[in-house]
Amino acid sequence: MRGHRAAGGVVASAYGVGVTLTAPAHHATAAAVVPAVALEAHDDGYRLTPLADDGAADGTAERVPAAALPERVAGLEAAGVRWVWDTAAVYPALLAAGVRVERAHDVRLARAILRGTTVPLPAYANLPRDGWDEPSADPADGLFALDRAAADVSAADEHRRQQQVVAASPRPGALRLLLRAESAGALAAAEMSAAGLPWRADEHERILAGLLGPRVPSGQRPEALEVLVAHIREALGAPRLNPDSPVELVRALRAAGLTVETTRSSELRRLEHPVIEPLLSYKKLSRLHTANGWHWLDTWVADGRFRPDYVVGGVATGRWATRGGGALQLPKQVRGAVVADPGWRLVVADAAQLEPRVLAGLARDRSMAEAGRGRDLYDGIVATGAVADRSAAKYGMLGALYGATQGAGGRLVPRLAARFPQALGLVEQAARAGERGAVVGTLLGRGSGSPSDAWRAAQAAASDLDASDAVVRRARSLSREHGRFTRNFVVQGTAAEWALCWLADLRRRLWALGAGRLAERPHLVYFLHDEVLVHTPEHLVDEAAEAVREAAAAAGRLLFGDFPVDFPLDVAVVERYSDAT
DNA sequence: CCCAAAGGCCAC
DNA sequence: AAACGTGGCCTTTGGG
Repeated sequence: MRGHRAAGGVVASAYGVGVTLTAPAHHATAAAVVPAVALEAHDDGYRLTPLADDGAADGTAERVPAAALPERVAGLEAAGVRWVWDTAAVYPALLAAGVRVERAHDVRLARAILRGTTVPLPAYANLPRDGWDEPSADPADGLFALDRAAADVSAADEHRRQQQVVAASPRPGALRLLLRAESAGALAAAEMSAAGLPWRADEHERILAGLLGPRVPSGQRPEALEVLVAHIREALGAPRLNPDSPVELVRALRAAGLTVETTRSSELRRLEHPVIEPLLSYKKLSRLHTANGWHWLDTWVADGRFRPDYVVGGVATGRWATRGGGALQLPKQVRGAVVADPGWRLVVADAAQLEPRVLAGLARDRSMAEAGRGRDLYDGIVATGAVADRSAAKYGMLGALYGATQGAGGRLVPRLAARFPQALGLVEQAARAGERGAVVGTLLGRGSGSPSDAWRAAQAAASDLDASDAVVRRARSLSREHGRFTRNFVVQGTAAEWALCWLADLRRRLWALGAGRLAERPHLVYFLHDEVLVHTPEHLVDEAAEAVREAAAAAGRLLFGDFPVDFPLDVAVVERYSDAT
């Protein structure tokens, strides 16, 4: 096993792959000297608890009726306060009342991170489960989750405990940064839901009518799909075929003499037959109709806004998930409906080749960082002579990040490994750790979690001398599968940390650009892993675009210090989302 | 009637 | 192009 050398020292497996023993100095952030106030539901209203510097409640808790909360919070906020709370449970109501806050510590999200971190936290190891381990409040459930948490341990007490275990840990700087970024992300998520993504229902209707025909009642096939179904049935000689049924469809394809294993478009595309073209068109349009058609529009768009419900930290790697509306899978087909308000513009920015760049920083691979300096990273890899063209560089890198063994991607990985041993070695090491069942960590210490009991049982069964071939094969397959997960985890998870830092810095910069309420200033309206949309008054587009770039550079410095890895953005200022590349 | 798995496809 | 990571959500299908 090749050690991963970094500024701080050599990696130790107990700390997770890619994590240095001594925290790099640039993670040693100074604690903000801002008074903290814990806020949580209490009886019919809320309880506000001022916290001393050491996190202890100072004994002057205040009870505030729900109706009076926004005004009280706004008053304290004006004086400068860090809120200690469950953002998803409390902040939406404040935003609805027009109150935006600058800083928060999300006790529930912090609990989840500290539960799973690869940084040793002895004092947290045997903590019994309580309400803070429960998932975020579903908006439909009101304050139920918050009440549950409050019944166990107060936000003030849990916050104090979190501060103490972090301070006593070997990597307080990294963990503080991670918790700050996660908490700021929670603020940004609530703010984006409140502001909503500008969505023109009339434009969406126009797109649907152009592709599907006139609107039809739900449960009915639009005209364009009816026509395609007729062609498909005719071409297959199957007058009653339902093309939405994979079972019926594969049977009909075989009856027509086509050798198919599945009905996947990628498989069908390789075949020559009159049914293929109408069938592929049908699949594409049927997907649009069912996933983002009129029903979706009626359900998810109101008052010219689509309001996704983001689930911060909803993915094991630290990426966000969403609940309802499929907000992270908006097909390119309908992005023409995302249109800035009159007099406003959209700044669309995405981080170019984010994951390989993050890997370069994580592994402190100077060759890979150099390949991406001031240019497209994949072009830079081609320039080293490692591979023939950009496409090979891209699929080879993605193959390395995903654990490809077959196909073009898999074949290219060894060439990249020879050229960039540091970077490729790190993901390889993460994969080996995962195959053994070890926990790996991101740069800031988010942990990948232990494999399930079933996984361990399968490995144990395979180690038995009498184990059958099938049992051994199954265990190896599960082992490699988990290795692919941990391989990807270290990179995807650290990329998510970069994106959180970007978002956190950006929301503050945007706020400072304007005046008035959140929706009157340049503000975030959408976030998609490595991409943001900012809605901004036209006269501030240049400042907003600059803020997006400066925030990206700041995120790079925050995570990687002076290690020379670039995080360039593709930035477009447009009226319509579909006009950005 | 509800529910979960399977097949499929959308995003990164 | 393929099938190699993270997800959500749609329809079909088959079970209770």
